[in-house]
Amino acid sequence: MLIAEVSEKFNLTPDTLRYYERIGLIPRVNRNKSGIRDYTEQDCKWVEFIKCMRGIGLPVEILIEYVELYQQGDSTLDSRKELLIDQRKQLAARMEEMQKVLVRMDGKITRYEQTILEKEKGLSRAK
Amino acid sequence: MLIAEVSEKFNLTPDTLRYYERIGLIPRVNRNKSGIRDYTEQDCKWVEFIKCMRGIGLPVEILIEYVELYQQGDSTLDSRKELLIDQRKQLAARMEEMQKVLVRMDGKITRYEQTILEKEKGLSRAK
DNA sequence: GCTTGACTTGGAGTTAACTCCAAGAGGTAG
DNA sequence: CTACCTCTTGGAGTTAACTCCAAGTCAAGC
Repeated sequence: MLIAEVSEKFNLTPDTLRYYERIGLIPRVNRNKSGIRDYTEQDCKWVEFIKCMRGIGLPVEILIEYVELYQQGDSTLDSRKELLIDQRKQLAARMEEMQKVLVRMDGKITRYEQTILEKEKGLSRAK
Repeated sequence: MLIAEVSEKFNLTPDTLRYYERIGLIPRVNRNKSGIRDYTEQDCKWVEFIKCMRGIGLPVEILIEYVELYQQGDSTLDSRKELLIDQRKQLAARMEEMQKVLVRMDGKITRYEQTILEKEKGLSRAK
């Protein structure tokens, strides 16, 4: 699969795909005889995984670490598991924070609605 | 309240507090006769609100807009409500996305645990 | 009256994560 | 064979959100 297709498929620019590879956010992609990237099924899975994790704000630095561990093989299974557990925990914490803010916003919105209603009432009475 | 105390209270550096004020992320804080910031209770509430909203990643740009609307008075009640509703919606969407990733991570972690267990079994049998 | 320390301002520097660009090469259409 | 298109690389530029800095002011202590 050529870079343009992968770009299309995952809605990431070719520049971003090359950048991800450059910094080790995805393993190196093989080139054909004329030096052009040819993404395997595996490569695409990595791209999808990384896009998904970046999408929720997981930092590039952590993901690079994960890819590095992966490339070192089975000896890093434990570290990779720990890394995931740690990130899962942080994710859950962020979600809790967001949940609180969501509730707070709901309260604020309700209060705005009331204030606006009262304004209108005041106006119609004054008519 | 002096900037140092506000900084302490909300765990934001004085530089960040000044920056927030400069860009209009919080309304202008009054200065005493010698030009030094003196935060009122109201100012502190703004700081807390902004810190909370920034904490979950609400962009500075949007918050500036909110503050601007606020400063224009009651005529912007509707716009402020709409802004909040819009941000609330986006927040909920982000949380859904995160929820999916959380589940995905859990699956990955479980699979790592299984793989590791199997490795161990294999080893002990080989002993 | 001079030093010290916390504050002021405007402006420059930093970091993360892209995003763009210039120079060059390979394959294909005319 | 030449033009054109898409790819390559290394490196420079951009954006958001701070974070740091230099030069100056002012009140308090000695």
